[in-house]
Amino acid sequence: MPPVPAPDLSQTLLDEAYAIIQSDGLNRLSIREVARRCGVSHQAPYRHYPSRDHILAALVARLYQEFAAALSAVPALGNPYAELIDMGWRYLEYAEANPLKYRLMFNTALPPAADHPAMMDRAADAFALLERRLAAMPLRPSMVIAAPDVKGDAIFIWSALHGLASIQQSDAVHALQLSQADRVSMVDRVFARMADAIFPA
Amino acid sequence: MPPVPAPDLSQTLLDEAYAIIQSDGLNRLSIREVARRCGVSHQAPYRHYPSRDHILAALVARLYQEFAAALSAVPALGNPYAELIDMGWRYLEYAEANPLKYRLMFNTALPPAADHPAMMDRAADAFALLERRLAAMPLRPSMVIAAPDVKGDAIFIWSALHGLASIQQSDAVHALQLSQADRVSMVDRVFARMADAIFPA
DNA sequence: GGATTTTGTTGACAGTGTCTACATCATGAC
DNA sequence: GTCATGATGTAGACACTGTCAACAAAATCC
Repeated sequence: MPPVPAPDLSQTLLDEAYAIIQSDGLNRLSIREVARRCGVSHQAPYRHYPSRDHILAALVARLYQEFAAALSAVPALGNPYAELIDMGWRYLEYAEANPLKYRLMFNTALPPAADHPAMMDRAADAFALLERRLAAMPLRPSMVIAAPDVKGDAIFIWSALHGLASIQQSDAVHALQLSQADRVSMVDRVFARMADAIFPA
Repeated sequence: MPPVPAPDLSQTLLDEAYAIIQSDGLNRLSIREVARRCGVSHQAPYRHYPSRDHILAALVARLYQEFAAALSAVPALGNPYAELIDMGWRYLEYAEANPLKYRLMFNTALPPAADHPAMMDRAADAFALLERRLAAMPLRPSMVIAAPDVKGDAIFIWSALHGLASIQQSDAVHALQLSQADRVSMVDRVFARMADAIFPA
């Protein structure tokens, strides 16, 4: 019999932590409950993470990696514009299909970032994807004359996508009683503005 | 001597709750600490709020009111366009001047909105301000022919502002090492897109 | 006045994060 | 082989938390 790979408690802890958040909410997340679901003592998690916040930070870092993977799974369409728009759709689709994960990354009370540099590194990786894709874009003439501002464009796009995703998820959407058609046209509108900003009319 | 107005413990609790979040962070917020700082027993808060989450929800509702007041303090410039831009600046200025409050409203793990309708009502009030201001706008010709979509425009603007404010505050800005000049031009860029979307070129 | 509601207090309970001390167990030097 | 060493898991303790129940005082209403 081949040796069974080690159960790798450090990853199982993150799996169970996410399961708890999913079923009982973030404020019910506790080290002891995670340990209980993993079938270990209440102190075992401390061998892998120095505090409760570090478990959460590690989970969020893993979510950023998954998110980045979803964004970068763009087929090579041969058309930079189409590829950018495709990435935008993936962004919004991911946020809509995984509202809890999206909120955990962007909309939740994260532990202080300064204390968890690895978490922010994974976040920066996700942003770098967008920036790289933009850098590969053909520039419109006015931008060649003026200084091209890839970073500024990336922030504009990220800002629009993030704002849109956040609002789509927020309960404000229910309060505003937007129909499904409203929500779709909302996306179209923002995408059109995005395109106008980057490409000549 | 005029009668001293009642200390109004219910409001003092919120004051102290905010002070705790400010000094020690959100996860250090506890009913008992709030009570301690107010000089009352650990059960007194329960006479005013049925749970810890209700205190937080009441605090957030009060923040929304303050935010709406900051937004609506726009002088009558007689120029709807200028007034809208002014409101946008106030939005970003508020978010930059009060990052903690902004995060508490939009970027934090709020108690489930369904359990705290009053909190969401105050949020909807703030959004309605923007919507009303847009409704007062002169429409551009193409919009008169097509159906005007005030709500869609409001969401676009809100989305762009919120995305921008979130990113400005997020630690990602530090990770990206944006200069102050970058941040200012970032705002200009988004405002220009906003204006393009609402007004004819 | 007296009854009743509001507001606050004290005590208790289970659950939590995290510290310290101890047990197990693989690994590698000798 | 033996044995020290580090990694991993366990058990117990402490102060702290949210919240329930029972009680006291004070404001309010008839």
